[in-house]
Amino acid sequence: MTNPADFYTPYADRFKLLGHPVRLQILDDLRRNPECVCHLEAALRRPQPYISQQLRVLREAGVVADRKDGLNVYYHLVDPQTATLLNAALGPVLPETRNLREKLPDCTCPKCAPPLVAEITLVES
Amino acid sequence: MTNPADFYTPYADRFKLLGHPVRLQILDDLRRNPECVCHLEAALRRPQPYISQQLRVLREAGVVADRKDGLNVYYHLVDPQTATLLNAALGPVLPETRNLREKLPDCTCPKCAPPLVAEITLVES
DNA sequence: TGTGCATATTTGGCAAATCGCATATGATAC
DNA sequence: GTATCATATGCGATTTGCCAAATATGCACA
Repeated sequence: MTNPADFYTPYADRFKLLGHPVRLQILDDLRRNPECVCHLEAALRRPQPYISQQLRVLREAGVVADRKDGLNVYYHLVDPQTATLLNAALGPVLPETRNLREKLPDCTCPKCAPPLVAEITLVES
Repeated sequence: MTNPADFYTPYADRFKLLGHPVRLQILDDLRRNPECVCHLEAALRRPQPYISQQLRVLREAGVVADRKDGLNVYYHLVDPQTATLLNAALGPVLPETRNLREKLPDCTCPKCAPPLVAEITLVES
């Protein structure tokens, strides 16, 4: 006999996924813009393996997906139901923050780092 | 120095609260109608101490409140933000199920039990 | 004052989540 | 090939959550 609460388990699982401050912040970032791991690492100030672990949890739950671009891996939000919950909890994304990629000094990805310019220092020979 | 994710902790805590099938079902019941513990016990088919424990978690989080009425204790939803999340996840309450108290055969509270009528059986003496 | 009823709390064992750290993978540049 | 860079995975220790069972509280009524 199936348990009456089984109906609620998938919903509870999604809530549980959001019930973690780091994952929640990652999702709040990703709903504005796809981001690479190094960007999240810099924004959250957590070690890279830890970010990667949480991204795996989100990926295996089908909430985010990744796309390689050169050396970097960009994650983006794919689950509309999760976006709905984020809107309900955190409010809708402010239009002026959507697709706005802030430059993080600790992020080295090509979309963050300013293009390199030659820097020549003259010294006495 | 405060952690950047601290901003998200209160939101994550609320999600965590909903991230449990039994608590979620309790809240889904309570958003329709205040219910006594015995009613939830019968609806969820779980032992009474277990229901009471989950109610305590919800109560201490400020999501539900209780009101005594005679021998029974009725719980009701008090947090509008939680109601918003329930709507976003489970959909709005169908109007025809609001304030509809189903009679549960295992619930003995006065609002559930049909009023007693005399039942007289004649037997041969 | 005792007895019964509805609900609450405590305790404890076990499973799962969390998170730090070491290391592996896989692609690119040299 | 080797080195390097971004990211992923594995492992272990600690913490937290879950749930069952026993017991406690508190109130109403006789």
